[in-house]
Amino acid sequence: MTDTTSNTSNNFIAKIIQEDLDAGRVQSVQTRFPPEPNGYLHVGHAKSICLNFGVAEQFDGACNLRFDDTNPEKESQEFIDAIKDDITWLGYQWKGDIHYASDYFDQLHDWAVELIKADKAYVCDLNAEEAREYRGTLTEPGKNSPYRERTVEENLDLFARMKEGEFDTGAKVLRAKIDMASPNMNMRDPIIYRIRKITHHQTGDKWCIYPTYDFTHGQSDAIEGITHSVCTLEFEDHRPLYEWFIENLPVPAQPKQYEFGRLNLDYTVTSKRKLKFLVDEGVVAGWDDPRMPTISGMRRRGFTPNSIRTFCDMIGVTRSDGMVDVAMLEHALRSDLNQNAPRAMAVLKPLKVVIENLPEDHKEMLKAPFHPELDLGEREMPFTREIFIDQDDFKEEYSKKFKKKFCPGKRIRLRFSYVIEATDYEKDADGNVTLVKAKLIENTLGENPEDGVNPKGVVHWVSATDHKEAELRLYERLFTSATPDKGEGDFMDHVNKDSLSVVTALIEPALAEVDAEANFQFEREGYYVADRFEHTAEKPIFNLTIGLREDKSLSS
RNA sequence: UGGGGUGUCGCCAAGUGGUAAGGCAACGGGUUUUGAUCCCGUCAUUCGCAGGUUCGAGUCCUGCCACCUCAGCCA
Repeated sequence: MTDTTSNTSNNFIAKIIQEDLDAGRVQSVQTRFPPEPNGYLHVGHAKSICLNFGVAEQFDGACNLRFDDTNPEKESQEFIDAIKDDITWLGYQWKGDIHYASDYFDQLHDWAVELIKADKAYVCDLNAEEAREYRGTLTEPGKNSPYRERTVEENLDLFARMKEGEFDTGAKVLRAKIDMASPNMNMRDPIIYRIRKITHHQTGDKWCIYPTYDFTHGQSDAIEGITHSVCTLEFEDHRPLYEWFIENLPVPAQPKQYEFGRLNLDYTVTSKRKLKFLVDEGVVAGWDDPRMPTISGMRRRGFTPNSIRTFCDMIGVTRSDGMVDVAMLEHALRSDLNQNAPRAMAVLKPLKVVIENLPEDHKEMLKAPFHPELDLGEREMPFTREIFIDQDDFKEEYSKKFKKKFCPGKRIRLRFSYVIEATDYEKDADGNVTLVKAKLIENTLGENPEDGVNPKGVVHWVSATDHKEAELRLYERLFTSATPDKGEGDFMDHVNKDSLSVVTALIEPALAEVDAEANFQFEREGYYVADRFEHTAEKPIFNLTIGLREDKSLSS
């Protein structure tokens, strides 16, 4: 959570940039991250952010944040604010002010008029269905629109009237005049302006015609002096069109588009539509639910910016589309948390232990460091006659698999405390152990027993009379299938019904005082984070970020 | 029967004619007051397949196969 990644990636984009710099094709690097504000950013966007901002940093260039807001129907300010937060949290800073494609609507409109004047664009009256028929199919060429040969004057007049709001939504569109027989569907006279009588979150009611993505993106890149316009593979077919506009319009620069393979993570869906569905259906509590693969969800789950950036470094950037194992994300997370998160103790399934050779009112403050290697200071923990350990750490029967071996007559080390020996225990009617009686072995604070009978294990504990309670929200993966959106059936069929469980845990007093979003490792339990929004000292709430890696050769 | 892409270990990924990096996972072993961490070791005679060029090919050529992607007035 401290140091940022090295940022010396050598992926193919970085190589292209290096070559362009060496050959003098560009003087400095300018990239951009262009989200549409119609949803929250997810882990796939994180890959793009790390690439675009990372490569700019690497070559001493800059990266712009530009909202691709050409479709007011689905966009909103809420998403704009959330996206800004996410990028900042990840540790990146865009150059100067935020840009909006809508900043360029005037220029875009003028360029559309230029195109009409050059007889390279025309107003078409075909409705959506007719347009589809005229477009042809993947294997058959399209047919020219009957409106394709309108005169420049007529087109100019019609387009002006579209702009004035004279026609209904969908009644007319402006199309580029390219080639209805092109094997590339995007070149079959693509629509560049459509009528949408909707208030825009940035431009209000100034416009009732809006440019399409294709007519907006490349020109916006040119206006901003973007040198390397990096997008995902599905836009590859759009590159000829991107270039067509750059070549046929008097744009101020010649940006180039490059595509990389988007991130696919197993056990995860990364599609705004599906994520929105999970939110709308109430499967999760919101876009920032800790189970969501959104940046804000991951943040609330306890991911650190560094862990996400490290993950992006690990997976690389290529043009091949693959499925990344979530274990890689989990590794990056654990690795960062292991190095930086303070440790503390919490007992989830309490089992009382009475240390009978200690006086009733025994209370001793024991010091324990917050981290095994880092100097994060230390805290004091009250050690008393009655304590709680976890139910799983005591067994009636001695066995080879049970490595702790805290059983009747056996000893155990209480972490940062003394060694105790079980002398007796009690059970309830169902046969569950309800109490363990023990004796403390003298002089074992920081020392092994003088009689040479060393404990076989170490367990975490908390005072039975001096502790705090905390709500723990335990999360599991949201989907039971590695590929929830593949194969037959709906992705909703693979939702894990038990992805959230809430338990009350007993925590050491010092833990109640921590700030929201503080990451901790609860020793031998896992990594937890104080909930960003609901954690308070009065009612501590921690989210399970991820469990500790487990030795799978032992069962328990 | 169209166009555009991609195919190197279970997963990600280096490699750009000179004899297969690294990470994740997995599996052994060691250390340990967290069954964590850490450490050490094992893990592709082979690069989608088949031919060809070459002293030599994952890298060049030819053919084939598989998978992804494109027919929104979404981005």
